[in-house]
Amino acid sequence: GFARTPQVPFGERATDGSKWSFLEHKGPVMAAPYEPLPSNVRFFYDGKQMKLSPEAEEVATFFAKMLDHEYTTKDTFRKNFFKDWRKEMASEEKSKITDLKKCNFNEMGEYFKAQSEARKAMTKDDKLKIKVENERLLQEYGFCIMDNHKERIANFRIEPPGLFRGRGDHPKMGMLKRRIRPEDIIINCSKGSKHPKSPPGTKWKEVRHDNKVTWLVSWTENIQGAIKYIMLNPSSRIKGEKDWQKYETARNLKKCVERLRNQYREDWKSKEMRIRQRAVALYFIDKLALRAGNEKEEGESADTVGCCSLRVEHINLYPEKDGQDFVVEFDFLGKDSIRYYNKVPVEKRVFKNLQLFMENKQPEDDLFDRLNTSILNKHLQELMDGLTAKVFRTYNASITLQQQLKELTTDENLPAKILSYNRANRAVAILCNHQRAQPKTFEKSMQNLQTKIDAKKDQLSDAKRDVKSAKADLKVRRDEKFKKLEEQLMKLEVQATDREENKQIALGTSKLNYLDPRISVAWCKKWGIPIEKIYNKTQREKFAWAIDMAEDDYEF
DNA sequence: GGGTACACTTAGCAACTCACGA
DNA sequence: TCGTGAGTTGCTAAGTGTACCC
Repeated sequence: GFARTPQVPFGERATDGSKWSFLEHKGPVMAAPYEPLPSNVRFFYDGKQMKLSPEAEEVATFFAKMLDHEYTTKDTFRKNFFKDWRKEMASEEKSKITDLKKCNFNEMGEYFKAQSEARKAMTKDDKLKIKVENERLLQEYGFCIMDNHKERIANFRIEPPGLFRGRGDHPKMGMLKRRIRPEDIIINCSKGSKHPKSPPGTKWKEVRHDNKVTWLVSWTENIQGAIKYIMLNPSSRIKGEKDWQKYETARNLKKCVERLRNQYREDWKSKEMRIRQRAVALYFIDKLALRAGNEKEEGESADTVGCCSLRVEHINLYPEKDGQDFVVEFDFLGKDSIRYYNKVPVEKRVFKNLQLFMENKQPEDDLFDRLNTSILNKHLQELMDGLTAKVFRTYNASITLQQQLKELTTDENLPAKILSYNRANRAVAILCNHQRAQPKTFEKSMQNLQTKIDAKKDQLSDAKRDVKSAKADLKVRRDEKFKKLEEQLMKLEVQATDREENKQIALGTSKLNYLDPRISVAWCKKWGIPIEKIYNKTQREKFAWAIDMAEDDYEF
């Protein structure tokens, strides 16, 4: 169930900015120490065997484990890896090993492959032992006490060392992600609690008692210098309440969105360039659910953009295209280097403004040179309390789900209703550009499904023949069988449609982060659909508050 | 305003699990 | 009983947005 404190009801937290008054936990699980390779697993440099120091060997194994990944062929990856690897080498190693091309990691690679094969081939009993040990670790480290409630921790393990794999064309790919020691770790818990012990012979970097934040453990990673946190599971009170708040803010936007839209339409005509830019950007964020687009430091990460950071090269303008007027073509890499490609007809004023913004600019110049997310968000804050650019994504996602469900749900059988739900969900995922790589097994799995469908069709036509020839007293039973087969066939066909429509769309992200769960809960109640058909166990835990709260007439 | 530190949400993919059919 | 693959979970990168400093 969902944890609530009796003293402070749901949604009414302390006003002094404190997030909890009591917090006790066991600290993180450190990464397993490095186990040196057995001596029969060799490394060769320039054809000659070479025994590596443990430090250099460990980093070499990181590379060896990735050998059949495309990464290891990329120039940037290899260059970064080699540079960082050399830092870990002893001085003789460093002077000998000067060319990555001459390094032969094959025996190491084979060794790890064999190991993973062996793991797969373990006896049931050995697998069970591992499972039991994992469960023990979860029970010991996976929970904390926050304000009288035992809460599940999300990521209680410290990230193990390895080679950094960024997304897209990341300039730092291949760099060594170093091992985190207790001396790097800050523990956060309440003063009166039992502090987690650091491993024998070590010390935490710091133990602090900051109840203005929600994290239990933090450390700074060495690739970007970013802080990493251990926090609570989405099922926790603290996350659930924040989630609920997020949707309430989005519902507030619903109340005033028409006013805001009128406002930015007016602003398209402003005498001031900065206001016109702000208004056009906001139009994109609203209409297309684009992300805000903070500035990024060049060379620190992949070159991706959002709305405010769009460059001239990311759009093309067509006064007329495919029979439509004033078409804007977007083509850019967004978060996680996922491509956003869209052709949208826009209002004439928007189009004229865009032409103006692009005048006398180079392709690599900012489209909105008088705008950034900070300016935009300050403006939004003035229009509505708590309003920021990302609220539009939440609002448009949730309102789209609600509308689509209304439009698509028909009084049919259960599988058809589920298909309608998935289609509504899909409309949102498309809006938010939540893509995925087509599963490698897609074609095969579609074929398998088609085989099943064909077999079912055969069964059905056999049954039909039987019905014709059956004697009257058998007819009733035959009819039942016939009905059952038809149902099974329909189910398979719906499944095939759903899968085909979904091959390059990821539904999970919108379901988990953008869709007010109360819409789905209400829909299930209204149509008598078990919630399990829509949310799996984890999702039901995360959305327990909504499952408790929403009635069948809930309106986002 | 601009830079930076920090906290927190959002994201896709890989690994794992478990139910199902051969 | 085993192998398969769809669904689930874990992992951790990559965003957003605020606070605070100058």
